[in-house]
Amino acid sequence: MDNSLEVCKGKLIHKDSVNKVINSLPKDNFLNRLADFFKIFGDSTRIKIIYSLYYSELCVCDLVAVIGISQSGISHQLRTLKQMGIVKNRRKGKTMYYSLDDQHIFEILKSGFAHISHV
Amino acid sequence: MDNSLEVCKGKLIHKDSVNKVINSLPKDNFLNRLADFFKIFGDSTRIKIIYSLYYSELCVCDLVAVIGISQSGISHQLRTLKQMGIVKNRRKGKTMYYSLDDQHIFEILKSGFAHISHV
DNA sequence: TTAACATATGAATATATGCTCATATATTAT
DNA sequence: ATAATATATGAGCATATATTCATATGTTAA
Repeated sequence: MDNSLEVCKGKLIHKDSVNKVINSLPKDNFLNRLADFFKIFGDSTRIKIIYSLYYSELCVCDLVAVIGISQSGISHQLRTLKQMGIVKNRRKGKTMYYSLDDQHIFEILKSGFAHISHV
Repeated sequence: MDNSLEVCKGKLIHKDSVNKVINSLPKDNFLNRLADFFKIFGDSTRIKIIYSLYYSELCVCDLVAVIGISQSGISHQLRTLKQMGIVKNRRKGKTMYYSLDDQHIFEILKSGFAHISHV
């Protein structure tokens, strides 16, 4: 019986390193949440929304004007952003105002910002 | 002639805020690159690769063992990571070793890490 | 040179995602 | 109550993405 890791035919895997890494990797559940978190920033429309709300609280209609996709499209994105805890909203009459629920989010955006800028 | 922003029917948009935001938004080209940058972290396989390589240089075969998708799948992801400047590689005989080309990348991962952890 | 192995790549596929259209809901004004 | 406005939501569509399969390329050993 051969219990070595049979990934590649030669089995000349770097077993120690591999096992160490396997043991240090966070659980899949966590990594999936991490991926989902970063997916938020992986779309320019959402980046624009976050960017905009960083400057001021805005209503849906404002965001439509700023970003230039349909009201429905904005609404859909705002819903996902709200579900992810990125934005919050308050209603005033017919108008729904959105703002950042977590200012720290913007720091993460900026770190990517910085990375893109000087590379 | 009416040159107000006709997004919503009532035109009762917050024109000042909207214009200010429009003027401060970075160019689309830049925001798209920013989105593409964050897309890297928006997939758990790529996160696993980055995470693994943070601990040690590994060959493709090792990563297959760690992550558990096909060799081809790993290779494809490594190619995109290389194109994005995240990893570099060196060949030793038949084996191709990959490592992080930019350690700072891991800091960004960790910031997301932290955000997920205490929210 | 031939065989074996490690990795890379093109094609195909299944799923995810972002957007729009049509329509529903919520709120206010008449 | 009815109309008008602002936003939300479900369905559908087109595109993007992650993965696998089959195969090509590069390298070493026999």
